[in-house]
Amino acid sequence: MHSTTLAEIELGAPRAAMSLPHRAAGRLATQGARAAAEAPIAWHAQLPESTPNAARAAERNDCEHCSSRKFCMPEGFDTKKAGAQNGVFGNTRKVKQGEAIFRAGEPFKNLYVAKVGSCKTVAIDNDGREQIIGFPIAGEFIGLDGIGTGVHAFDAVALEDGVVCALPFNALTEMSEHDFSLRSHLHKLMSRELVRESALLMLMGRMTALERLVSFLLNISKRYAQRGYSSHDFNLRMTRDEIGCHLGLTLETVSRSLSKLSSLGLVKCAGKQVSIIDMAGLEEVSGHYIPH
Amino acid sequence: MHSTTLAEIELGAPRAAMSLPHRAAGRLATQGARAAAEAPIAWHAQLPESTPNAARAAERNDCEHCSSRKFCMPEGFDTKKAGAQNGVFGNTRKVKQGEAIFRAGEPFKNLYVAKVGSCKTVAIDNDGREQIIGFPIAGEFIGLDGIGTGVHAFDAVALEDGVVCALPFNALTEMSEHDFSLRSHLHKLMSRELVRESALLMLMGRMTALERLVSFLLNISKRYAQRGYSSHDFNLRMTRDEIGCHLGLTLETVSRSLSKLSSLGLVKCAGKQVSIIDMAGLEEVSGHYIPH
DNA sequence: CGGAGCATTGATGCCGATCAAGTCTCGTGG
DNA sequence: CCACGAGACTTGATCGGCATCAATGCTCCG
Repeated sequence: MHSTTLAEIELGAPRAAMSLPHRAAGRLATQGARAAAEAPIAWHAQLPESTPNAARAAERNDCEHCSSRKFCMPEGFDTKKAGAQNGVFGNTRKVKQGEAIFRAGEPFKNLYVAKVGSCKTVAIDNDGREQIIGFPIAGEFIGLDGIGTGVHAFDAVALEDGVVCALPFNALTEMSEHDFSLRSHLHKLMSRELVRESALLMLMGRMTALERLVSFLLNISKRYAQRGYSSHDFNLRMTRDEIGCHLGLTLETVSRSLSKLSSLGLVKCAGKQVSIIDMAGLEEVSGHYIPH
Repeated sequence: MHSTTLAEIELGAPRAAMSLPHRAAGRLATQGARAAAEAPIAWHAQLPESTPNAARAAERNDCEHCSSRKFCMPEGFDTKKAGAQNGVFGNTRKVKQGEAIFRAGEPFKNLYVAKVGSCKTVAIDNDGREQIIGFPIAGEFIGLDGIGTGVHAFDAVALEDGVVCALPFNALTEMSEHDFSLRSHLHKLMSRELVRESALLMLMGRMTALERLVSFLLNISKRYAQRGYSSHDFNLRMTRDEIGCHLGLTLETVSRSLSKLSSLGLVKCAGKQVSIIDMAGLEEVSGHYIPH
């Protein structure tokens, strides 16, 4: 038995016992994976193919009112016109907390853009060790890892109930043939992701635990600000364990570092709720995690 | 007697020692940067636009005989025809050891493909800390980091005298308009680079010093093998310091780890010359650094 | 109200950084 | 050709930051 994923939905049917490579996780992900495995909803009911037109229309979201619009496609891009005939745009899907959008090893079909909510992308090595590559939030792309090989290299798992928008990649490439801005947009997306990861490499290779955590918080803060949310008060959607798994630390160290930042008067922090008290002070601590 | 290097193989014969700019590398970072900062050559002076035709012809290399050909462009791509009018292909440039191909902050114009030799790509944070992102060798792309912002995010510095091929990116994008395979090729390149970096993240976040070094060696070995060189005997072109800077370790730890691998009988190692004795044994040690 | 997952905090130990000394290599100039 | 010196490398000794082990508290939800 395995969890239903969006990719399967996309394909129309869950493959029979797709040989799940051993995922003898360390501490982390087994939990999340399990939760997802037990996600109750039969997604197939919502497949475009199997959904009555009315319902489909309801699902299909109008790009013009999408809060991710300005992050998703190039400025001035007319999704209505461009996607009119082939239905490239507006294919939204709900995801529940813990559910996979796709899993490593699955064939790559779509890019996804987070519309509502957030998720984590997770690389898993042969020994079952996990590394969280990123925590995409609204407007950010998910699934670029699959383009190179045609198979996803990461898992993408929702951190909370949310909505993603599926963009069939082939259609997108095709569409980009006559649209310079779209071609360029795709290149830029990927390149920026490359630079983001390199900043993470810097963080992992050369920073202390405290610096890493501060960089992480500043990065979140900045991305929230870009989306019109408070840059000072926010809610971490991920656990300490997941933060650690992202930053190359243990959950205990993450917790201790947060406590330390509190005691330094730089942040206030109650569970997942974080308030930045002294932004400048934080920036002083960190070597700067160059963000999106 | 030393082992044949990639550069020599490519050129058919060891060149007479060209005056080597000294590459002072103390604790790597600033030193290397400074040395290179004073590198005399202005690369942009050698762009096709500003180069006399005769010199250009001499510089221009025939793609058909380029050993990087199969890595560089999609299979079956006709560079002669495609690039005939606009001179996109064959713009080779020599680089000396320690010289920068480009530097962070410079405007992004070209992608580069290493033809002969190898280099390092280096990210530098606000505090001057360095992180080596990769060691591209023949056939690998350099400069993808600049696409997103139009400005290079990394330094790229030659590890040895060599040759790179400059591909004007705008021309490439333009050319990709009517060439699906080229468009797809570019996407795949970047995506694969993304996955490569994520494997590095895994390495940095979750592996011990020994595992990191083994992963590194296996990665090199594999890439050499892909190029038809020995996967068992090779010459590291970078210093221990640079290896450490890539793997998030100190040079001492790199040295000790190498010694340990020697004493375990897995490799033999004299200075930069490395021989893998027990490939399977190495693979057992590592959590696998998923490579190119 | 109970339980499961999440978080905090403390005690201890180890890996790798840091400091230090000495060797080797190789390019340069006497 | 040899001597010199700077950079590269190795190896040892010590230290410290973070992982690990462990116990307890908190929070949310059924």
